[in-house]
Amino acid sequence: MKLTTKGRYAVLALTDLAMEGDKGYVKISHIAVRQNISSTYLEQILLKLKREGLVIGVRGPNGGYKLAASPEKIMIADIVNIVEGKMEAKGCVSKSGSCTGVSGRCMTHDLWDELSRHIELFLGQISLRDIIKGNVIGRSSPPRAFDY
Amino acid sequence: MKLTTKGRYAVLALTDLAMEGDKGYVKISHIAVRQNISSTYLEQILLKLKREGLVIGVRGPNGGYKLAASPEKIMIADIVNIVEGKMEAKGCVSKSGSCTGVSGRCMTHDLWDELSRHIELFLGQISLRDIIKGNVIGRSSPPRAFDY
DNA sequence: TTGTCTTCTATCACATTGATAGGATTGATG
DNA sequence: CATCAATCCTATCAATGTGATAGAAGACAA
Repeated sequence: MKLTTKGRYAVLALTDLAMEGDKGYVKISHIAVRQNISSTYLEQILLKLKREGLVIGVRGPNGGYKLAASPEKIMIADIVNIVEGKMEAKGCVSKSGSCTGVSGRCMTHDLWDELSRHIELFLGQISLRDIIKGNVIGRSSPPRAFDY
Repeated sequence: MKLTTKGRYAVLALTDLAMEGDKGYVKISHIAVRQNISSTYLEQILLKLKREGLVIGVRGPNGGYKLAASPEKIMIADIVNIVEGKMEAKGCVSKSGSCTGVSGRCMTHDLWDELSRHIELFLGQISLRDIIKGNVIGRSSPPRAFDY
């Protein structure tokens, strides 16, 4: 699960849209100013999100972007997965599709696999609505204990 | 919490050392061949881990690396934090130390903060011994539910 | 139609990090 | 001491993330 500024900007922008609600279409420039991020970079990001159907964009005067669904239906994992590209969950998978270790799957395969799942479980249960309502603090959780 | 190939290679190499046990010092070249990763790149990584005291390295013939502690005492979070640099947990913190949003802390601050904690709780509870024993599968867990 | 506003699209430039190369240093061995 | 094997260290190249530039194309209004 990759996580760069691109993913963070995407979530930030969509959170901004969610807060604007139904006030019509929101301009890129306004989001960029409010969130203090590069408007040209944000353009590329929103374009990707539009192609995947997460937002709707219209051109011309009074144009801009708005969410394609209600904030509680858009999960953070959806956003991140789109802009960061397909999550190469394993981490140890080469382009051939198999682990790089000589013995087929590398020793840490399961670790990165579980970590990826751990992250996705987290981001997959938090919606844009949760963010604007502040329902996030304290929700992180430890892994299950291994029963020996 | 950043996570790149550097962190994965570090964990992979130390897992390899853990499996070798007390058979003396292990050469970089041997690890590189077994794990199928670049030996020169691995050099830089092990050097960092040595400076932080996680491994011991000796030069010359019969030289190599070995763990500085027993595998159950070395947690994955320790390894990753060292090679990936200090984890800039928030993600929204600029170099000035405050969020980039005009209103002080950006709207998604808590999200990245909790995610960072979620990841660190996971990697902080899994040791090198867990990896070589296979005690990893099924340990990922969802976030706590928010009680409305 | 004309003009302006805004998203769309493609390409280019810069910064950061991943990865490589080659020499310098150390230690064991004959 | 000479030689070799390995880590150590630094400089450089390559890949990718980040952001800028320059327009093209559509939408609305006068």
